[in-house]
Amino acid sequence: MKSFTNEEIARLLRQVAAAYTIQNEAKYRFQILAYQKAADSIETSATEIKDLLADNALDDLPGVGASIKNHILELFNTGAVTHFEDVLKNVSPAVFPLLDIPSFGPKKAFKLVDKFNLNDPITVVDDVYKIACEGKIASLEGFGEKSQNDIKRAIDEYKLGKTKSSRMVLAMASEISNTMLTYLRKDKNVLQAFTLGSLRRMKSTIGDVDIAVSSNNPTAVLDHFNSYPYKDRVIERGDITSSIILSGNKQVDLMVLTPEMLGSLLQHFTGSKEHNVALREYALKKGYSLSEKGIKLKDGTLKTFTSEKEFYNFLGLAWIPPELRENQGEIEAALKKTLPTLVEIDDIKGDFHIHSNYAIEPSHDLGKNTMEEMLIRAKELNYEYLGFSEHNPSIGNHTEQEIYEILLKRNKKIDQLRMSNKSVRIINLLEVDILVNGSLALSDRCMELLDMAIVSIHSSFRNPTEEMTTRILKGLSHPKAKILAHPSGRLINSRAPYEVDWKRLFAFAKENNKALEINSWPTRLDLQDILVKQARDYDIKFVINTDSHATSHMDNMPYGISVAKRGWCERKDIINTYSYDKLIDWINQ
DNA sequence: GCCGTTTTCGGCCCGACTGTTTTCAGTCG
Repeated sequence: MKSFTNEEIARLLRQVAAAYTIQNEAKYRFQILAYQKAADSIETSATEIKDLLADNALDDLPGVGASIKNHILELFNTGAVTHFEDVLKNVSPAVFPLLDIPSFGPKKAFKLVDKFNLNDPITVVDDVYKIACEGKIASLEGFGEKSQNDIKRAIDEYKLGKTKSSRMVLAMASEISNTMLTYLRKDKNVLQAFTLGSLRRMKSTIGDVDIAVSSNNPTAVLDHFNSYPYKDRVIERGDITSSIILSGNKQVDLMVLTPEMLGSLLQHFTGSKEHNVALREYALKKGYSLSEKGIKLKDGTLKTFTSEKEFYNFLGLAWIPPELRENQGEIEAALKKTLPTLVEIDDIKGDFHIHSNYAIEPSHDLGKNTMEEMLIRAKELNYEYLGFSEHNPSIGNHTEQEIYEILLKRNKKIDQLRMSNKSVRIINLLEVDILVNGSLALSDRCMELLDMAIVSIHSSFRNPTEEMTTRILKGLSHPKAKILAHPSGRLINSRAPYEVDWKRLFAFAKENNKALEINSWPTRLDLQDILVKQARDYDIKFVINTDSHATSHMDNMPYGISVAKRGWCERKDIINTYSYDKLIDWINQ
C-alpha cells in the first residue's frame, strides 16, 4: 500500500483535467469539470484521503464519485492509475509546471512544449523564457509579438512570486483594500465602493483583492483606478473591469457598474465561484439566468437590483452572509430560512489567551506589555473579563518546587490586580504545554493554582495521527485543562497542520466539555473554518482568542470572528460571549 | 464524471477581456 498526500492527489487530478482539455476540450467538457471539482474538494479537505480510505469514508467528499474513487483506490494499491496514464501519455510532463504561471492555460502550455520539444519539467519555465527572448514564439500560429512579450513578463513576475497559487494573509489584503477604497472614493464619479471577493467572505488567505464600484461614469472611474500612484502596471482594462498589479506583485481587480445593478454586482463579485455556480444552477431550474448585470427572465428581459438582499429574495432565498457563500449548504438553508444567526464582534465579552510580560521564566516567548496595560486595553474594548495565560515556567530550568513558588507569587499579583481593577474581571490561566507523552508541563498542585488552563502543542509536530491524537486527548483530560489552543498547529504559508483524528477529538471535547480555540493570530486562524463547521456538528464549544503578546494584538479579534462565522457559529457556540457568571458556571462544570 | 425538492438519465453558470483574428480561442473568476 503506497501513500499519497491530498496535495499530490489533487495535482494528479488537475493534470488529468489539463490533459483532457488539450486532447479535446469540447468532448471532455464535463469530465474536465468533474476532475477539477474533485481536485478542489480533495485539496480543501481537512482530513487526509489516506485516513478517509482507512475509515471507508471517501464517499463523504463531494465531487468524488464511483469512478474517481476507484482511481484513487488503484493509486493507493499500486502506486499508479492505468486510466490516468492513458490520458496523460500524449502530454509531456513539462506542460504542468507552466500551469502555475498566470495567463498560462493547458492549451498555451501544450503548444509551446509541443512545438519546441520541451520535455524537462525542471527547466521548462526557463526554456520557454529563453525561446521568448530569442523571438521564436511570435511567429507561431495563434501567437504574435504581444503575446510573446506577455509570456516573458508573466515569467518575470512568476519568478518574483506571482503564481496562480500564492495567497496573502487576510490582514495584508485588508490593508491593501482599505487604502484602495480611500483612493477610489476621492473620485466624485465613485458613488459607492466595496471590498468583495474572498476578502468580503473573510477567507483566511486571499489571492487578489476584488473591489466593486457603482457609478454612472465607469470610464472615468476606471481611468482614476488606472492612475493609482502605487501601481506597477495595468494588467487589463475594458469597459467595466480593470486589473492592476501593485508593487510586491499584489493584484487588485475592479468592476464598475451603474447603481441600478449594484445588487447583482455585489452578489456576483463576492463569490465564491462555487456558490455562484450552485446559485445559477438553482436559478436555472426556475427559468432564470443570473449574471453581474441582473437576472434574465424567461422572456429575455433583464431585471436589475439595487440591493443584494432583493437579488436573493427574488430567488426565494434569504440574504446569505458572505462568510457562508462557499456552497456548503447555505443555499438550501436560505431556502428553508434556517440560516444561522452568526456571532458578531460585539458579542465578545473577553479574551483568554493573553501573554503579559510578567516574569514567569517561560518555556516560550513572553509578552511585551504589563498585565495592567493589557487590562486597560480590555476595558477600552468593553470586555467584562480577561484571562492571563502566559506560557508555563520552563520545566528544563526549574524544579517543580521553584515553579510552584513562581506561580504562588503570580497568584498574589493577580489577587492584587483583582482588588485594584473592578471593571474587568480577571481569569487566572496559563498556556500549558502538552508534552510528547501527553502529560502536562505542570504538576497537579501547580494546576490547582489556576482557574483553568489552556493546553497546547509546541513540540514534536510531525508524529503520526494516532499518536498525536492520543497525546492531545491525554493532555486535555486534566480537569483544569478546559481549552485546546491552536488545535492544528498550522502556520499559514509556513507550517502544515499536524495530523489529528478530528472526529475523535470532537467527540472527546463534546463528552468532556472542553472548548476548542479559534486563534485570531493572522497567520494561525486555527482551528480553520472547515474544521470549525465540522466540529459544530458535534455541538461543542469554541473560544475565540487573540493569543496576544502585546496590547495591539488584542485588536486581531475580528479575524477570529471571521473564522467562527465561516464555520457557521452562533453566539451560543462561543464561550467568550458568555456573561461572567455563566462563564464561571461553564468553568466549574 | 458527478448528481438528484420535477430526474438514477439527462442535465451540467456566465460574462469580461486580450490577442490574433476577421468571428474566435484562450484564460480568468
